[in-house]
Amino acid sequence: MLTHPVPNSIGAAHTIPSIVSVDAHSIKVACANCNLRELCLPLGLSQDELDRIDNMVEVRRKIRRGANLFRNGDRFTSLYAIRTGFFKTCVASEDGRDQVTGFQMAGEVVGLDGIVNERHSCDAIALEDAEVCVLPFDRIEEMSNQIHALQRHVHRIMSREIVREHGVMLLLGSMRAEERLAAFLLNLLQRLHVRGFSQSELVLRMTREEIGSYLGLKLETVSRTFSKFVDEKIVVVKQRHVRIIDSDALKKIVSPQVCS
Amino acid sequence: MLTHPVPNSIGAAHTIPSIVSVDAHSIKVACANCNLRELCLPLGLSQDELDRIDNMVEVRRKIRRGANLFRNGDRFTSLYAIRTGFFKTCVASEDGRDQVTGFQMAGEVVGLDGIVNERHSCDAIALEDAEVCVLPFDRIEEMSNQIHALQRHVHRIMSREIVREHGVMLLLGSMRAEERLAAFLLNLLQRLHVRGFSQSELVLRMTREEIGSYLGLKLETVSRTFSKFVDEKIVVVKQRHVRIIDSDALKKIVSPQVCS
DNA sequence: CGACACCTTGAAGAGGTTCAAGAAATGTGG
DNA sequence: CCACATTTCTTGAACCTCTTCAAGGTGTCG
Repeated sequence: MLTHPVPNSIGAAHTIPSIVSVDAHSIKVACANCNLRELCLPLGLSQDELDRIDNMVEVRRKIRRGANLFRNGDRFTSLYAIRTGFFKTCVASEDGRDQVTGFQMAGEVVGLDGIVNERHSCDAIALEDAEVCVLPFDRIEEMSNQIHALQRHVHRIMSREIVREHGVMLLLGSMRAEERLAAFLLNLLQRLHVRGFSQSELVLRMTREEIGSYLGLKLETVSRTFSKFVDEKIVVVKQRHVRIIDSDALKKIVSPQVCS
Repeated sequence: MLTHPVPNSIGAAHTIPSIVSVDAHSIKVACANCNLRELCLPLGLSQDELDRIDNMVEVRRKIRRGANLFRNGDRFTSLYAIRTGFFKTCVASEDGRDQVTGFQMAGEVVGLDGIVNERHSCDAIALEDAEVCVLPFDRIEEMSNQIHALQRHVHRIMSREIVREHGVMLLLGSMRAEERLAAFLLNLLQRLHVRGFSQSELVLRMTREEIGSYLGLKLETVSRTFSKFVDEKIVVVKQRHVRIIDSDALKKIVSPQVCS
């Protein structure tokens, strides 16, 4: 949704959208200045609309690695736009098994699960020290009545999440281990690339067990599949550091050519 | 969202919410009269609001068994509230495998996947002759600016879909075949029960293969698992007719007691 | 440096898939 | 209304992928 400037990062001054480094403390806390704005907010907002949207952010909140942003059962009040850091969300079955339902990074929104029953139905846990913008949902609803682009934006974010989950269902319902892991890596790479990171290298923020939970596999299977990719010279893995050697091979694993 | 009265069904006259049988042709086509209103619309709307919401329905549309309500790639314009009939939605991977992402029945809404990219990203196919109310999405957005309860309602519907999909991910990611099928049956029963059907008997509208796709299993496994439940005297199955004998056993399969 | 969490690898085993055949239901056309 | 084709469902047997159990290695943090 929206966020605030990151210290020591590239921000744009108010009405001058040039790329200028500025000291953190000199920046007005405002979405208009946030370097994640393109991810959080719709394009083409007027200055007036931007100013009003700043009021949507109640506070920023820091979450330490391992801590919960919210828990299953917590009263729902707000959505959270991730400013920095990395989260996982997970649901638990009654008998204690749990399932990672997603990994979220800067510029993404968590908390949509809470709207329907006014209570969260999953846990959101920081996988590294993180900071989020707290967006009270009733303010979002209020503002989106005034700013049509924002209303549309909120709807698109929710729809995007639904479509993402369709993709996960396809993965869990019909792919084999190698395909799942390849799809997972490509998805992470693509999202990191949008954020300016390398297309061929990444650092996993989660354990093998968390990857396994997300992909419907056991941690041993994840580990073995990584090893298999290494044997096949598709990637180089050193703990959580992954370097992609043959990105086409990964793509081919996910969707085998029709002509093959 | 909203629907129109079903011929030969129980409807309520305009401002008199008593239960009265009326001829289909004599009923004003209006959400206020629809017997699915409690499923489609928020509670506590004023008469004025109800009248305005009627304008949200563009037309009704009939879909024959086996036909598509929409297809992957179709331009998105509207959401669809199911009046009668039964649908499946499915996504396809690039190499042709496809995955059923859900089964939808009267009072439920399909089409949410299309909002994000203005194109549908899945197929919606009628599993029996069906009728839907067509709800142009820009009208929904417009109306929800005027009627707060409607805005909230739309948000809740989208959030509910996200939470439902979390449940499916848990099922696909961590349950065994018996657990999946038991959870599936209980879910269908519960939804049918809300609609006034029996809690102990149902007619499956989909094939074993479609159930399998939804549950991440092959059709043979679905069939075998049904047979297993029959052997264990949990259900009686005769083709698509299923009668539940021991509902507690099903519940126990889904979430084994902690104290066992 | 030692404790702890995380990762890798091997071997055995289970659950689900694949392949195949036949039975039951459904639909079609004469 | 019946015969035939088609689709759907069931069941068996062999196979395969992933899991489970176990042990040891690697990295990290107080």
